[in-house]
Formats: sequence, structure tokens, C-alpha cells
Amino acid sequence: MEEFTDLVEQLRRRGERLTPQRRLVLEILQNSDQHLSAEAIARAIVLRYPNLQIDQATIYRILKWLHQHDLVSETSLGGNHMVYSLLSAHHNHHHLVCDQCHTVIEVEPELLAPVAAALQERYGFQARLAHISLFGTCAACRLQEA
Amino acid sequence: MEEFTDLVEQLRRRGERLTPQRRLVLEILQNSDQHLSAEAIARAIVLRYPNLQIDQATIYRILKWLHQHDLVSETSLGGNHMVYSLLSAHHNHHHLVCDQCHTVIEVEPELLAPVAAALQERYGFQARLAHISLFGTCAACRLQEA
DNA sequence: GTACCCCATGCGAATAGTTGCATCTGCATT
DNA sequence: AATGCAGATGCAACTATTCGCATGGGGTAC
Repeated sequence: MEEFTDLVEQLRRRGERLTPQRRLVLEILQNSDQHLSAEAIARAIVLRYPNLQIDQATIYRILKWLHQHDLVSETSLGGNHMVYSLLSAHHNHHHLVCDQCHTVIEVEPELLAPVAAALQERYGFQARLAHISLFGTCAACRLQEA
Repeated sequence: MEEFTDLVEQLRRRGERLTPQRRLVLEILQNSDQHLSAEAIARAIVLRYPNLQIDQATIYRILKWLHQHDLVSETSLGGNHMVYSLLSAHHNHHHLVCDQCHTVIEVEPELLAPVAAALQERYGFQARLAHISLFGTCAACRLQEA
């Protein structure tokens, strides 16, 4: 709950409104160490507060809002839906997603740091590389191809 | 049309079927030097052959099939739809997409070559980095923020 | 504590893309 | 030239996500 108040304060300082719905989504994200889909967030909310429910459009809007404020990442892991996760300083990483077997390998963020630096220097472009996915073929599947 | 027969032969050699629909989509992609959406491809087909039309599901299936065979790229440029483009050796590139103004900067593919090499070496992962998009804030928009 | 304004929410309809299933067709074989 | 079948197509229903619009409610100012 420490971090929670943190985020709320951070947003309030930026002049953002804090509705019950937004607090709820933040709370769910805070209490999960996984990537969550919008639907999973909705389910988690009714699970915790069985008589509450938030409209799905609202959840998507809140997630987009948090993403714009750089507080959550929005990632495709190759499935049919996006997954979201709080951008805390810890457990940042990237994803290698195998097109064949859909395995996801987590990669330490440093791997892309040089790219970010190069883009900054050459184009003045400040890339948001947190939790991105790179697609391809994993070692195991490449062996099988042969 | 040179390249066209090329692709057709390439696919045939892999034991793939070449239906009229597949030839059409290939033809449209071949004759465009831009990224095309599935809908744009459909429109291009009826424009060129006004009495023909392909089911949209089929177009998506063909594009996915071409993507699996590494003949086309499938890219999100931040809009609400994917865009597709033939993966010819020339005009390969990546995209820097500004979250604010939606400008797209094209980046030469060499920029990510070291990353591909590192992933290969450290994880045995063969990344498909052609025509990927990296999101962030462009120089102009960052100036405006200040 | 009330009023006000702007923005967030809920609802329903719209969009991009996918999937299940029945039918059709490339193309290899004869 | 006819046959057979794996795999492709069309159609319609479905999923994830977005949008328009009317209503509701944070939070600031009095």
C-alpha cells in the first residue's frame, strides 16, 4: 500500500482526477506481479469486490491513460490480447516471443539500452522500450526445423 | 513481374498452393512500395479487377501465411490497424513512431543488427526484426513539452 | 458546504481481426 | 483427362478494443 499512495500522489500532483475506478485498477495492478489482460483485471475486481463492476470500456481507457503517463506498459505477447503491467523500477524486462511454440523468454533491459541511446543521439527520439516484445524463433524450435 | 514469378516459384517449391486469391494479394503487394492495410489491399483488388472480390477473412489468412513464410512484414504503426509490406531485400527498415504526433521516422535496419546478434548468441533466439516499430516521443514533441 | 465545470463513466454501437464449419479447388497421381 | 484429398475459401458468428454521446461525479473556488 506504500507504493499505492505513491502512485496516487504522483497522479494527483499532475492534476489528474482519481476516481474509484482508477483506484481499483491501480490496486489490482499493484497487487499482481504478472502481466494482466484487461479482462483479467475486470475479473480480479469482481473477485475482490463481488458487488462492484467496471465497464470494460472504462478499464481500457484507464489502462491507456496509465500508459500515457508512463505508469504501465502495454505489451503484445503474440496472443489475441494486450497485457498490462505496472512499470515499477524493479522487474523491468523485455520479451522474446517464439512464433512457433509461443514460449516467452524474459530479457534484461540492458540489452536494449544501447539502442535507446543511439536513437536518442541520432534522431532525438526518446524511445519507450520497457516491456516490448521481439518475435522470432526460439532455439528449441530451430533445432526441430532441421 | 519478374519478382512476382520469383515469389510464386519460391512458394511452389515449398509445396505451397497458389490459389487465384493468393496471386492477387501478392500482385497488389508487389505493385505497391508502401505499407498497406488489409482493407487497402481489398480496395486495390476491386479497383484493378472490378468484378472480383476476396473475402476479408481470406485476405487476413493470406497475409498471415505470407508472414509465416517470411515474405511480408506485419507492423503496427500505432493506428488501429496493422500494415503489411513485401519483405524484399531493398527498402527494409524500422519505424520510430511518436506517441504524441504520430509521425513515423524510418530507421536503417543496421541499427538493430547488434541486438539480433546478441539475442542469437545469448539465447539462440533468431529474432525477426524487419519493419518493427518502436514507440516513444520525437524530438519536436519533446521540445514542446518544455 | 455548495456550486460549478470539466472530465470520467456507462452504455451501446462500431471496427479490426479471428474462428468454426461446410464447401470447393489446386495439384499430384494415375 | 479423370480422381482424390489436404488444404483454401466464403460466410457468418465471435473476440478484443474503440468511439460517440448523454449522464454523473471529482475537486477547486467561493
